[in-house]
Amino acid sequence: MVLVRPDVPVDTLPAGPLQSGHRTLEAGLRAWVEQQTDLHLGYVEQLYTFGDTDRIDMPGRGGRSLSIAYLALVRALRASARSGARWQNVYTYLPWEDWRDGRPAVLETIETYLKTWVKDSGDTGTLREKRAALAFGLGTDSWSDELVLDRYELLYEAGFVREARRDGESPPLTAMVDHPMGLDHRRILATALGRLRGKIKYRPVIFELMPESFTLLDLQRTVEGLSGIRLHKQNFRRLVETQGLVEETGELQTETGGRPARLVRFRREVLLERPSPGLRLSSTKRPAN
Amino acid sequence: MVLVRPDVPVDTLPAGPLQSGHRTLEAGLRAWVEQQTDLHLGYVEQLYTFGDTDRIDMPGRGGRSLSIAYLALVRALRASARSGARWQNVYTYLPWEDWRDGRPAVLETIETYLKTWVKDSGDTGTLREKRAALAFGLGTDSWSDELVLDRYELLYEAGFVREARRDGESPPLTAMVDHPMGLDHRRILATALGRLRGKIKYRPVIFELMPESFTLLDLQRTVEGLSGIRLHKQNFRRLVETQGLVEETGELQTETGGRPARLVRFRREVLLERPSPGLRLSSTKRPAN
DNA sequence: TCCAAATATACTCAATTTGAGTATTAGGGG
DNA sequence: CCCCTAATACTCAAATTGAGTATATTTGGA
Repeated sequence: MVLVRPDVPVDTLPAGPLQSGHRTLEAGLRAWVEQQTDLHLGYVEQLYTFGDTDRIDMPGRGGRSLSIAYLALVRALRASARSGARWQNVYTYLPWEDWRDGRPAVLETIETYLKTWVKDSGDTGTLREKRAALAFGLGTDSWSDELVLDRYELLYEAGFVREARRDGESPPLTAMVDHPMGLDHRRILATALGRLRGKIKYRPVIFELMPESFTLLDLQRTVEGLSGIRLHKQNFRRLVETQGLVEETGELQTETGGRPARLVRFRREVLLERPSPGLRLSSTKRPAN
Repeated sequence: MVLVRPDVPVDTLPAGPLQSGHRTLEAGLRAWVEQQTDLHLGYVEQLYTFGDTDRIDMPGRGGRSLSIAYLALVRALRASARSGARWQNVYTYLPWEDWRDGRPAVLETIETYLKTWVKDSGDTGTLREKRAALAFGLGTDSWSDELVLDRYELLYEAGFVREARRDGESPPLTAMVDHPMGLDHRRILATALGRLRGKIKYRPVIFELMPESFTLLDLQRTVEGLSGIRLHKQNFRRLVETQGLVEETGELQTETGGRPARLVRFRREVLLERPSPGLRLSSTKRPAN
């Protein structure tokens, strides 16, 4: 889930100008987010700095603005009331990234759209075709969860996403299925999702999103939510155990709908034991269980 | 190799203030580097943005400066004459990172130094000990090539590297073995090296450093130089072949000192074929061949 | 001329890791 | 007590990896 401010006409990420009172960039970030969302941030990671002079939020003015994007992970308790900010499913903005219930329907539209885009380009057609095939796994039955930014950029270039349209251009084919964000925030969101999908494979950041104790299935569902794919349950457990990422609390969770599950917690010591502890996942399209 | 300007009293990386004439950050970077080193940059990648108000290059002044660090890869032809910039071995500044000829000697000094640092800390001793053990592989015989930044930060925290010393503090134990850089440039160098060591494993960036055609051993030596470790020759070749990273030119290189070697070139198509082509290396301490 | 040294390249093989199952266990609700 | 559901335990073949041995081509002397 991503926390957005429902601005007009589209949602935006929390943001604000760096002020002299902020001793570090991170302090500035935390202050703004806290003010705009009533939320205290734990884990925070710098993503990327944008500074083009033609950046879309700088119409006319002579100066230059630098935007430094951050990724933060929080255990979302409840939507933060006062501020008006609210939690939104990330896949609202990037619907083609969620394969948990099979191939997302929007990919039909995208594939059709991209075919036209490939045709429209004469001799660079083969290049476009291959890029699209790689990013979206067309022709093959493979899907790379980490190529989030590549896919977004391809769709931007192809004019599929709405923010890629200039005023006056014909209305996009996709008005009904596409859900943009303000400024370049959807691009930032894509960057963040891609980074995170990569990172959970070698750092235990996933536990920033888990409560103190949880079941292995809870953990698996969270990972699946981030990666946008389904995992093989037995192998996922084997992975978590061999990596030493969790330890038993001794308690059981009985509201499982079946046999009660052991409750476990994150083993923090793992950070001091191995150089890159994480969930080296390997997807499955549709596991039988 | 890293390109430095031999400033007084220590070397610094090429750098310069962003100007209004620079349309993008990258354009500004390229302009400054070109001016300061007579070098045209190809591959460029943003590393990190620093913005603490107490950053060491801002003594006194009220304003804030943001520094955006980049990593660029170039095929170094010759040292760029006019500008005074020159190429330096990266391991001049980070000598503990080079294991190509076995465990670097400086690690003896470091290990001794860290032991004192661990002892000096009372009840947080165990934590320090484990951190040091993990970062430097103490006690085990394993070494993680990617932990470059962790190691630098640990040495900084422990006061081993000279830039960590405040004026007036007792002269460092390490004056004879340590080779600092200006400002926080050694930290940036550590960030870059760590990032690069990680990246060659899943992106074919190594070829930015290779000439048009080269032998497999040339390629292996370059990878070893970056990773700071030796690789098993036969397995390295198998990896390169199975990943489809190169293709034959049909030519032979005869000045090998032995049997002539095939000359190969980078297969650019690989970028359009597989999602993350790279050299998933697995080190060896000291291969028998 | 022929051999030793040096490097390239080909092949082998056991140990591990991975992908994909089947089998069994333990609650909750009729 | 039976059935549904999910948890947990085990199995097994395929693929990957780590570490060799074996063979091929050069060059430079003895």
